[in-house]
Amino acid sequence: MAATLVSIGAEVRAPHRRPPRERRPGVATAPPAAENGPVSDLHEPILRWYDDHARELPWRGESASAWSVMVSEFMLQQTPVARVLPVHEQWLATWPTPADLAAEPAGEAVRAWGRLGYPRRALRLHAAATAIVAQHDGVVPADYDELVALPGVGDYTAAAIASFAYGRRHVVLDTNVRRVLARAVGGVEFPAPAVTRAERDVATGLLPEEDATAATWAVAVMELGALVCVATNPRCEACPLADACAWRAAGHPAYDGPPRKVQAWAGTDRQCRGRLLAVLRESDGPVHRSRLDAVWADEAQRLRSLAGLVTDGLVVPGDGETYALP
DNA sequence: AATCCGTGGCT
DNA sequence: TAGCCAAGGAT
Repeated sequence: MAATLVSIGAEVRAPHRRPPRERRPGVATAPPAAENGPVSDLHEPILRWYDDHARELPWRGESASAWSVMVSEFMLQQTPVARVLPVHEQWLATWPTPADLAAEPAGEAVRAWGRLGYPRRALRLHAAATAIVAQHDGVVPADYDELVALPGVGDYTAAAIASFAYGRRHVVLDTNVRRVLARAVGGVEFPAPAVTRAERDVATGLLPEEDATAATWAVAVMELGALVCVATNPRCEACPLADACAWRAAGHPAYDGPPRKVQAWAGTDRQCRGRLLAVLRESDGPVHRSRLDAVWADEAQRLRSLAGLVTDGLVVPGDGETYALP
């Protein structure tokens, strides 16, 4: 992947993204709180823990480009790290820059997406790459407002790219961070179904003042949520916040909020769409509709799902008898 | 604000 | 086993 760096020379490296092996003695990433933002019982333990336990992920390395970070953020939307790793590696090898991807038909992005799920993320990533070429000289923007204007980039992803790729100071509020703060600060097992004002205020209040420290704080809290303060069976015995956690102090009270929705799967349009798209993904060119008929028996649902895929731009109808990726 | 959108591993 | 869950976004 080193060869991919040539084209991203203009991008700024985030100072916190250094190899863990270069760890210095002490807590290099935790400056004195009094000089660097909010004083809390959480900062030093989390920053120290991250310094010792952060995973070495491809999009975190010193040599990772902002594009690599951006691709990872798209792929990680609702998809576990373990399944993203191989696809991300292949993706960056094939399309080292936004311009490389933008030069391809969108269907190639959908094909390369494979079985990561939610294939419209691939479509949006392709559209975002196209916009970056057209509007930002092919360079992933560092500015939140420019990022959030890109297809498929919402509040979380914009903040994550600005923070992780460029070391900027942003509240990065994902499901992991929300869970950590709900427990450590709020004293409850799970956050509300949607982000609340109070929740964002807490996260804002905890954000270190200095850019680089804020960026490290953001990724560190997220990592803690991903590895220790997990949704089920949290590893409290290994948590650096054990002594400061409000939820633990309260005796781990059970969740008593509104029921958390679980998506149905078997027999849904989403399953049908997945079957249909898999046929197209695994075929080189257009496929006859009989090939699609074969993978879903319920005709009404099959036609409805296919029409939805066409509406979404994931499938392009041919002469009336065939369908293909865009 | 509630719903829709894929997939697969884990308990 | 059948939920439960995973670095959300768009409408």
